[in-house]
Amino acid sequence: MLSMPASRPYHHGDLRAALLKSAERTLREKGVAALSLRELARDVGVSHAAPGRHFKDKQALLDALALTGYERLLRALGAADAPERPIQERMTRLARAYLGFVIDNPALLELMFARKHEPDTTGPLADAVEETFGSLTHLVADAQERGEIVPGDPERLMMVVASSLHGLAALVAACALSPEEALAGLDEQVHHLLYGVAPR
Amino acid sequence: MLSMPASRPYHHGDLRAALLKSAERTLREKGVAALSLRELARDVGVSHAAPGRHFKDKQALLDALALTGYERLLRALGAADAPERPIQERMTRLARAYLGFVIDNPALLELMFARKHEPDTTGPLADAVEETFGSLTHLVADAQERGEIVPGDPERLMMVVASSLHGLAALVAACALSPEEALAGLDEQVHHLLYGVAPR
DNA sequence: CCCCAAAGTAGGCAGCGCCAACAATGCTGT
DNA sequence: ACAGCATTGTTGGCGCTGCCTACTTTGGGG
Repeated sequence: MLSMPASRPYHHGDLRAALLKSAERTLREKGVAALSLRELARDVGVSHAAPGRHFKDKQALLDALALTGYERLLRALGAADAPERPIQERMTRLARAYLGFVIDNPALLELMFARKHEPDTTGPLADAVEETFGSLTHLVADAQERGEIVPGDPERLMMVVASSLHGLAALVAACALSPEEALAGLDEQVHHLLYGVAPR
Repeated sequence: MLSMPASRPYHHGDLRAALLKSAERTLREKGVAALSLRELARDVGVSHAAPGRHFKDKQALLDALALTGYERLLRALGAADAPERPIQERMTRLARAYLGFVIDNPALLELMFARKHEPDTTGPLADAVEETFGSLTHLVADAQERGEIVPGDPERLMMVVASSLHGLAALVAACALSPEEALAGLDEQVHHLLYGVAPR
Protein backbone atom coordinates (compact mmCIF):
# COMPACT_ATOMS: atom_id res chain seq x y z
CA MET A 1 0.00 0.00 0.00
CA LEU A 2 1.60 3.20 -1.16
CA SER A 3 1.25 6.23 1.05
CA MET A 4 -1.09 8.74 -0.50
CA PRO A 5 0.59 12.11 -0.65
CA ALA A 6 -2.69 14.01 -0.44
CA SER A 7 -3.97 14.64 3.08
CA ARG A 8 -1.57 12.47 4.99
CA PRO A 9 -3.10 12.11 8.43
CA TYR A 10 -1.60 14.24 11.13
CA HIS A 11 -0.69 11.15 13.09
CA HIS A 12 1.45 8.68 11.26
CA GLY A 13 0.19 5.52 12.84
CA ASP A 14 3.47 3.79 13.54
CA LEU A 15 6.19 6.31 13.00
CA ARG A 16 8.62 4.50 15.22
CA ALA A 17 8.56 1.34 13.14
CA ALA A 18 8.66 3.33 9.91
CA LEU A 19 11.73 5.21 11.11
CA LEU A 20 13.52 2.00 12.08
CA LYS A 21 12.69 0.43 8.75
CA SER A 22 13.91 3.41 6.76
CA ALA A 23 16.98 3.69 8.96
CA GLU A 24 17.88 0.09 8.36
CA ARG A 25 17.61 0.62 4.63
CA THR A 26 19.84 3.68 4.73
CA LEU A 27 22.26 1.85 7.00
CA ARG A 28 22.52 -1.03 4.54
CA GLU A 29 22.80 1.17 1.46
CA LYS A 30 24.94 4.07 2.65
CA GLY A 31 26.45 3.12 5.98
CA VAL A 32 26.04 4.41 9.48
CA ALA A 33 27.81 7.70 8.80
CA ALA A 34 25.10 8.65 6.32
CA LEU A 35 22.34 8.20 8.88
CA SER A 36 20.80 11.50 9.91
CA LEU A 37 17.62 11.98 11.88
CA ARG A 38 16.54 14.85 9.68
CA GLU A 39 16.98 12.98 6.43
CA LEU A 40 15.22 10.01 7.97
CA ALA A 41 12.30 12.26 8.85
CA ARG A 42 12.25 13.57 5.27
CA ASP A 43 12.29 10.03 3.85
CA VAL A 44 9.36 9.00 6.00
CA GLY A 45 7.55 12.26 5.31
CA VAL A 46 7.38 13.86 8.72
CA SER A 47 8.88 17.01 10.17
CA HIS A 48 12.47 17.10 11.29
CA ALA A 49 11.62 16.98 14.98
CA ALA A 50 9.11 14.16 14.83
CA PRO A 51 11.69 11.39 15.41
CA GLY A 52 12.48 13.03 18.71
CA ARG A 53 9.10 11.88 20.01
CA HIS A 54 10.16 8.25 19.63
CA PHE A 55 13.91 8.35 20.22
CA LYS A 56 15.37 10.58 22.88
CA ASP A 57 18.41 11.20 20.72
CA LYS A 58 20.26 9.75 17.77
CA GLN A 59 22.07 7.18 19.88
CA ALA A 60 18.71 5.86 21.08
CA LEU A 61 17.72 5.18 17.49
CA LEU A 62 21.03 3.46 16.79
CA ASP A 63 20.57 1.35 19.91
CA ALA A 64 17.07 0.36 18.83
CA LEU A 65 18.46 -0.57 15.44
CA ALA A 66 21.17 -2.67 17.06
CA LEU A 67 18.55 -4.37 19.18
CA THR A 68 16.56 -5.47 16.14
CA GLY A 69 19.85 -6.77 14.80
CA TYR A 70 20.39 -8.95 17.85
CA GLU A 71 16.85 -10.25 17.60
CA ARG A 72 17.31 -11.22 13.98
CA LEU A 73 20.73 -12.74 14.61
CA LEU A 74 19.43 -14.76 17.51
CA ARG A 75 16.55 -16.04 15.39
CA ALA A 76 18.93 -16.94 12.56
CA LEU A 77 21.27 -18.81 14.89
CA GLY A 78 18.37 -20.62 16.53
CA ALA A 79 16.94 -21.65 13.20
CA ALA A 80 20.32 -22.88 11.98
CA ASP A 81 21.08 -25.19 14.88
CA ALA A 82 20.31 -28.88 14.60
CA PRO A 83 20.60 -30.14 18.19
CA GLU A 84 20.59 -33.82 17.28
CA ARG A 85 23.51 -33.68 14.88
CA PRO A 86 27.19 -34.12 15.79
CA ILE A 87 29.06 -31.11 17.09
CA GLN A 88 31.04 -30.42 13.95
CA GLU A 89 27.90 -30.10 11.87
CA ARG A 90 26.22 -27.94 14.50
CA MET A 91 29.21 -25.64 14.65
CA THR A 92 29.42 -25.42 10.90
CA ARG A 93 25.73 -24.55 10.64
CA LEU A 94 26.12 -21.92 13.32
CA ALA A 95 29.18 -20.43 11.70
CA ARG A 96 27.47 -20.39 8.31
CA ALA A 97 24.44 -18.66 9.77
CA TYR A 98 26.57 -16.05 11.53
CA LEU A 99 28.63 -15.45 8.44
CA GLY A 100 25.48 -15.17 6.34
CA PHE A 101 24.13 -12.57 8.74
CA VAL A 102 27.25 -10.44 8.60
CA ILE A 103 27.43 -10.71 4.81
CA ASP A 104 23.85 -9.53 4.54
CA ASN A 105 24.14 -6.85 7.23
CA PRO A 106 27.73 -5.75 7.66
CA ALA A 107 26.94 -2.21 8.76
CA LEU A 108 24.36 -3.46 11.21
CA LEU A 109 26.85 -5.81 12.81
CA GLU A 110 29.28 -2.93 13.13
CA LEU A 111 26.55 -1.03 14.96
CA MET A 112 25.74 -3.99 17.19
CA PHE A 113 29.34 -4.26 18.32
CA ALA A 114 30.07 -0.55 18.33
CA ARG A 115 31.85 0.76 21.35
CA LYS A 116 29.02 3.04 22.41
CA HIS A 117 27.25 1.11 25.10
CA GLU A 118 30.44 1.28 27.05
CA PRO A 119 29.74 1.78 30.74
CA ASP A 120 26.22 0.55 30.15
CA THR A 121 26.29 -2.95 31.56
CA THR A 122 22.51 -2.88 31.89
CA GLY A 123 19.61 -2.25 29.52
CA PRO A 124 17.92 -4.26 26.77
CA LEU A 125 20.97 -4.14 24.53
CA ALA A 126 23.22 -5.72 27.13
CA ASP A 127 20.52 -8.32 27.69
CA ALA A 128 20.53 -9.14 24.00
CA VAL A 129 24.28 -9.67 24.00
CA GLU A 130 23.95 -11.76 27.10
CA GLU A 131 21.27 -13.90 25.50
CA THR A 132 23.36 -14.48 22.38
CA PHE A 133 26.33 -15.59 24.42
CA GLY A 134 24.02 -17.58 26.64
CA SER A 135 22.71 -19.67 23.78
CA LEU A 136 26.28 -20.40 22.72
CA THR A 137 27.18 -21.41 26.27
CA HIS A 138 24.19 -23.69 26.25
CA LEU A 139 25.41 -25.37 23.09
CA VAL A 140 28.86 -25.85 24.59
CA ALA A 141 27.47 -27.36 27.79
CA ASP A 142 25.21 -29.58 25.73
CA ALA A 143 28.12 -30.87 23.69
CA GLN A 144 30.15 -31.41 26.84
CA GLU A 145 27.47 -33.70 28.22
CA ARG A 146 27.72 -35.78 25.09
CA GLY A 147 31.48 -35.91 25.34
CA GLU A 148 31.92 -33.93 22.12
CA ILE A 149 33.77 -31.10 23.83
CA VAL A 150 36.40 -31.30 26.52
CA PRO A 151 35.29 -30.71 30.12
CA GLY A 152 35.89 -27.34 31.71
CA ASP A 153 34.11 -24.09 32.48
CA PRO A 154 31.51 -23.76 29.71
CA GLU A 155 31.78 -19.98 29.85
CA ARG A 156 35.48 -20.13 29.09
CA LEU A 157 35.01 -22.60 26.29
CA MET A 158 32.18 -20.51 24.91
CA MET A 159 34.53 -17.55 24.72
CA VAL A 160 36.94 -19.63 22.65
CA VAL A 161 34.17 -20.53 20.25
CA ALA A 162 32.71 -17.03 20.21
CA SER A 163 36.10 -15.46 19.54
CA SER A 164 36.68 -17.69 16.59
CA LEU A 165 33.24 -17.18 15.06
CA HIS A 166 33.07 -13.48 15.78
CA GLY A 167 36.62 -12.92 14.66
CA LEU A 168 35.87 -14.33 11.26
CA ALA A 169 32.68 -12.30 11.02
CA ALA A 170 34.40 -9.13 12.17
CA LEU A 171 37.13 -9.51 9.58
CA VAL A 172 34.50 -9.89 6.88
CA ALA A 173 32.57 -6.89 8.18
CA ALA A 174 35.78 -4.87 8.16
CA CYS A 175 36.44 -5.89 4.57
CA ALA A 176 39.74 -7.44 5.65
CA LEU A 177 38.48 -10.72 4.25
CA SER A 178 36.14 -11.23 1.31
CA PRO A 179 32.87 -13.05 1.93
CA GLU A 180 33.86 -15.64 -0.68
CA GLU A 181 37.14 -16.45 1.06
CA ALA A 182 35.42 -16.66 4.41
CA LEU A 183 32.75 -19.03 3.13
CA ALA A 184 35.31 -21.11 1.29
CA GLY A 185 37.42 -21.54 4.41
CA LEU A 186 34.54 -22.02 6.80
CA ASP A 187 34.52 -25.80 7.04
CA GLU A 188 38.23 -25.83 7.60
CA GLN A 189 37.88 -23.09 10.18
CA VAL A 190 35.37 -25.11 12.19
CA HIS A 191 37.50 -28.21 11.89
CA HIS A 192 40.50 -26.38 13.30
CA LEU A 193 38.36 -24.88 16.04
CA LEU A 194 37.40 -28.39 17.13
CA TYR A 195 40.67 -30.20 16.54
CA GLY A 196 43.28 -27.48 16.71
CA VAL A 197 46.03 -26.44 14.35
CA ALA A 198 48.81 -28.39 16.05
CA PRO A 199 49.64 -31.89 14.77
CA ARG A 200 47.94 -34.63 16.73
CA MET B 1 58.99 22.92 25.48
CA LEU B 2 55.70 24.63 26.09
CA SER B 3 54.29 26.72 23.30
CA MET B 4 54.58 30.39 24.11
CA PRO B 5 51.23 32.06 23.71
CA ALA B 6 52.71 35.42 22.84
CA SER B 7 53.62 35.83 19.18
CA ARG B 8 53.08 32.28 18.12
CA PRO B 9 54.78 31.99 14.76
CA TYR B 10 52.51 32.15 11.76
CA HIS B 11 53.72 28.77 10.63
CA HIS B 12 53.31 26.01 13.16
CA GLY B 13 56.31 23.93 12.23
CA ASP B 14 54.72 20.50 12.25
CA LEU B 15 51.00 21.01 12.41
CA ARG B 16 50.24 17.65 10.86
CA ALA B 17 51.97 15.72 13.61
CA ALA B 18 50.49 17.98 16.29
CA LEU B 19 47.00 17.34 14.93
CA LEU B 20 47.50 13.60 14.90
CA LYS B 21 48.82 13.63 18.42
CA SER B 22 45.96 15.72 19.74
CA ALA B 23 43.48 13.63 17.79
CA GLU B 24 44.81 10.45 19.30
CA ARG B 25 44.43 11.89 22.76
CA THR B 26 40.85 12.94 22.13
CA LEU B 27 40.13 9.57 20.56
CA ARG B 28 41.40 7.77 23.62
CA GLU B 29 39.68 10.04 26.11
CA LYS B 30 36.35 10.77 24.47
CA GLY B 31 35.91 8.37 21.58
CA VAL B 32 35.78 8.78 17.85
CA ALA B 33 32.36 10.45 17.88
CA ALA B 34 33.80 13.37 19.85
CA LEU B 35 36.51 14.04 17.25
CA SER B 36 35.91 17.27 15.37
CA LEU B 37 38.35 19.01 13.08
CA ARG B 38 37.37 22.41 14.44
CA GLU B 39 37.85 21.46 18.07
CA LEU B 40 41.13 19.82 17.13
CA ALA B 41 42.25 23.04 15.52
CA ARG B 42 41.27 24.96 18.66
CA ASP B 43 43.19 22.52 20.87
CA VAL B 44 46.32 22.94 18.79
CA GLY B 45 45.82 26.68 18.54
CA VAL B 46 45.29 27.22 14.83
CA SER B 47 42.36 28.44 12.81
CA HIS B 48 39.48 26.16 11.99
CA ALA B 49 40.51 25.69 8.40
CA ALA B 50 44.17 24.98 9.01
CA PRO B 51 43.75 21.19 9.31
CA GLY B 52 42.40 21.22 5.78
CA ARG B 53 45.92 22.01 4.55
CA HIS B 54 47.15 18.65 5.83
CA PHE B 55 44.09 16.41 5.54
CA LYS B 56 41.80 16.66 2.57
CA ASP B 57 38.82 15.86 4.78
CA LYS B 58 37.93 14.35 8.12
CA GLN B 59 38.13 10.80 6.80
CA ALA B 60 41.71 11.44 5.68
CA LEU B 61 42.65 12.33 9.25
CA LEU B 62 40.92 9.23 10.59
CA ASP B 63 42.76 7.13 8.01
CA ALA B 64 46.08 8.65 9.01
CA LEU B 65 45.24 7.92 12.63
CA ALA B 66 44.41 4.32 11.77
CA LEU B 67 47.68 4.03 9.90
CA THR B 68 49.70 5.07 12.94
CA GLY B 69 47.69 2.45 14.81
CA TYR B 70 48.78 -0.28 12.42
CA GLU B 71 52.37 0.84 12.69
CA ARG B 72 52.30 0.68 16.46
CA LEU B 73 50.47 -2.64 16.48
CA LEU B 74 52.94 -4.13 14.05
CA ARG B 75 55.83 -2.94 16.19
CA ALA B 76 54.22 -4.35 19.32
CA LEU B 77 53.63 -7.72 17.69
CA GLY B 78 57.13 -7.82 16.30
CA ALA B 79 58.65 -6.99 19.66
CA ALA B 80 56.56 -9.62 21.40
CA ASP B 81 57.54 -12.54 19.21
CA ALA B 82 60.30 -14.88 20.29
CA PRO B 83 61.09 -16.86 17.15
CA GLU B 84 63.18 -19.48 18.91
CA ARG B 85 60.56 -20.50 21.41
CA PRO B 86 57.94 -23.23 20.93
CA ILE B 87 54.77 -22.30 19.11
CA GLN B 88 52.53 -22.19 22.15
CA GLU B 89 54.70 -19.61 23.83
CA ARG B 90 54.97 -17.58 20.63
CA MET B 91 51.23 -17.59 20.18
CA THR B 92 50.64 -16.66 23.79
CA ARG B 93 53.07 -13.78 23.53
CA LEU B 94 51.42 -12.59 20.35
CA ALA B 95 47.94 -12.85 21.82
CA ARG B 96 49.04 -11.01 24.94
CA ALA B 97 50.57 -8.23 22.87
CA TYR B 98 47.48 -7.89 20.71
CA LEU B 99 45.20 -7.90 23.73
CA GLY B 100 47.42 -5.34 25.43
CA PHE B 101 47.16 -3.11 22.40
CA VAL B 102 43.40 -3.25 22.29
CA ILE B 103 43.10 -2.68 26.03
CA ASP B 104 45.29 0.40 25.73
CA ASN B 105 43.70 1.67 22.51
CA PRO B 106 40.20 0.33 22.14
CA ALA B 107 38.83 3.26 20.15
CA LEU B 108 41.84 3.23 17.88
CA LEU B 109 41.34 -0.44 17.08
CA GLU B 110 37.72 0.31 16.27
CA LEU B 111 38.93 2.95 13.85
CA MET B 112 41.49 0.60 12.33
CA PHE B 113 38.83 -1.98 11.60
CA ALA B 114 36.08 0.46 10.74
CA ARG B 115 34.10 -0.31 7.67
CA LYS B 116 35.11 2.88 5.89
CA HIS B 117 37.86 1.75 3.61
CA GLU B 118 35.35 -0.45 1.94
CA PRO B 119 35.90 -0.52 -1.81
CA ASP B 120 39.40 0.72 -1.25
CA THR B 121 41.52 -2.36 -1.78
CA THR B 122 44.54 -0.16 -2.44
CA GLY B 123 46.31 2.58 -0.53
CA PRO B 124 48.66 2.67 2.46
CA LEU B 125 45.97 1.51 4.87
CA ALA B 126 45.27 -1.64 2.89
CA ASP B 127 49.03 -2.21 2.74
CA ALA B 128 49.23 -1.98 6.52
CA VAL B 129 46.50 -4.60 6.96
CA GLU B 130 48.26 -6.75 4.41
CA GLU B 131 51.53 -6.46 6.25
CA THR B 132 49.98 -7.38 9.58
CA PHE B 133 48.39 -10.48 8.11
CA GLY B 134 51.60 -11.19 6.25
CA SER B 135 53.67 -11.36 9.41
CA LEU B 136 51.14 -13.76 10.88
CA THR B 137 51.29 -15.91 7.77
CA HIS B 138 55.02 -15.92 8.10
CA LEU B 139 54.80 -17.16 11.66
CA VAL B 140 52.43 -19.93 10.59
CA ALA B 141 54.67 -21.03 7.75
CA ASP B 142 57.64 -20.92 10.10
CA ALA B 143 55.90 -23.14 12.62
CA GLN B 144 54.83 -25.51 9.86
CA GLU B 145 58.45 -26.02 8.84
CA ARG B 146 59.23 -27.03 12.39
CA GLY B 147 56.29 -29.40 12.48
CA GLU B 148 54.53 -27.38 15.15
CA ILE B 149 51.50 -26.68 12.99
CA VAL B 150 49.72 -29.04 10.63
CA PRO B 151 50.55 -28.79 6.93
CA GLY B 152 48.21 -26.90 4.63
CA ASP B 153 47.76 -23.55 2.96
CA PRO B 154 49.47 -21.09 5.35
CA GLU B 155 47.02 -18.37 4.33
CA ARG B 156 44.08 -20.47 5.40
CA LEU B 157 45.70 -21.44 8.67
CA MET B 158 46.63 -17.83 9.26
CA MET B 159 42.97 -16.88 8.95
CA VAL B 160 42.10 -19.40 11.64
CA VAL B 161 44.68 -17.90 13.96
CA ALA B 162 43.79 -14.32 13.04
CA SER B 163 40.08 -14.94 13.58
CA SER B 164 40.70 -16.31 17.02
CA LEU B 165 43.04 -13.52 18.09
CA HIS B 166 41.06 -10.73 16.50
CA GLY B 167 37.77 -12.13 17.75
CA LEU B 168 38.96 -11.96 21.32
CA ALA B 169 40.31 -8.46 20.80
CA ALA B 170 37.13 -7.30 19.07
CA LEU B 171 34.97 -8.58 21.89
CA VAL B 172 37.09 -6.69 24.39
CA ALA B 173 36.98 -3.55 22.28
CA ALA B 174 33.21 -3.86 22.06
CA CYS B 175 32.99 -4.20 25.84
CA ALA B 176 31.33 -7.58 25.42
CA LEU B 177 34.18 -9.02 27.46
CA SER B 178 36.12 -7.35 30.23
CA PRO B 179 39.88 -6.99 29.82
CA GLU B 180 40.39 -8.95 33.02
CA GLU B 181 38.37 -11.92 31.80
CA ALA B 182 40.14 -11.86 28.47
CA LEU B 183 43.57 -11.81 30.04
CA ALA B 184 42.60 -14.50 32.53
CA GLY B 185 41.41 -16.80 29.79
CA LEU B 186 44.18 -16.04 27.36
CA ASP B 187 46.45 -19.01 28.02
CA GLU B 188 43.52 -21.37 27.79
CA GLN B 189 42.40 -19.65 24.60
CA VAL B 190 45.76 -20.21 22.95
CA HIS B 191 45.86 -23.79 24.14
CA HIS B 192 42.48 -24.47 22.57
CA LEU B 193 43.53 -22.73 19.39
CA LEU B 194 46.46 -25.11 19.10
CA TYR B 195 44.87 -28.31 20.36
CA GLY B 196 41.14 -27.78 19.76
CA VAL B 197 38.15 -28.01 22.01
CA ALA B 198 37.20 -31.58 21.05
CA PRO B 199 38.50 -34.43 23.20
CA ARG B 200 41.65 -36.02 21.86
C1' DC C 1 66.39 39.69 -4.16
C1' DC C 2 62.10 38.71 -5.85
C1' DC C 3 58.46 35.81 -6.53
C1' DC C 4 55.76 31.94 -5.89
C1' DA C 5 54.23 27.82 -3.65
C1' DA C 6 53.16 26.24 0.86
C1' DA C 7 50.79 27.04 5.11
C1' DG C 8 47.63 29.58 8.00
C1' DT C 9 43.41 32.88 8.35
C1' DA C 10 38.70 34.79 7.80
C1' DG C 11 34.17 34.28 6.48
C1' DG C 12 30.33 31.95 4.81
C1' DC C 13 27.14 28.05 3.56
C1' DA C 14 24.30 24.14 4.22
C1' DG C 15 23.34 20.41 7.15
C1' DC C 16 23.16 18.40 11.56
C1' DG C 17 21.32 17.32 16.59
C1' DC C 18 18.81 19.12 20.03
C1' DC C 19 15.47 22.17 22.37
C1' DA C 20 11.30 24.93 23.37
C1' DA C 21 6.82 26.53 22.10
C1' DC C 22 2.76 25.52 19.69
C1' DA C 23 -1.06 22.66 17.20
C1' DA C 24 -3.64 18.62 16.02
C1' DT C 25 -5.39 14.33 17.56
C1' DG C 26 -7.66 10.61 19.96
C1' DC C 27 -8.36 8.30 24.50
C1' DT C 28 -10.68 8.44 29.05
C1' DG C 29 -13.58 9.40 32.81
C1' DT C 30 -17.66 11.18 34.07
C1' DA D 1 -21.59 13.09 24.83
C1' DC D 2 -17.91 15.70 25.53
C1' DA D 3 -14.16 18.19 28.27
C1' DG D 4 -9.67 17.63 29.34
C1' DC D 5 -5.37 15.88 28.76
C1' DA D 6 -1.47 13.11 27.36
C1' DT D 7 0.44 11.84 22.98
C1' DT D 8 2.28 12.89 18.72
C1' DG D 9 3.46 15.91 15.12
C1' DT D 10 5.05 20.95 13.44
C1' DT D 11 7.69 25.20 13.33
C1' DG D 12 11.49 27.90 14.36
C1' DG D 13 15.82 28.63 16.18
C1' DC D 14 20.58 27.87 18.39
C1' DG D 15 25.18 26.36 18.17
C1' DC D 16 27.98 23.22 16.17
C1' DT D 17 30.02 20.78 12.34
C1' DG D 18 32.59 19.86 7.67
C1' DC D 19 33.79 21.96 3.64
C1' DC D 20 34.57 25.75 0.26
C1' DT D 21 36.59 30.17 -1.52
C1' DA D 22 39.25 34.12 -1.15
C1' DC D 23 42.81 36.46 1.28
C1' DT D 24 47.40 36.89 4.02
C1' DT D 25 51.79 35.54 5.78
C1' DT D 26 55.91 33.22 5.35
C1' DG D 27 60.21 31.13 3.79
C1' DG D 28 63.09 29.05 0.31
C1' DG D 29 64.92 28.46 -4.57
C1' DG D 30 65.90 30.54 -9.23
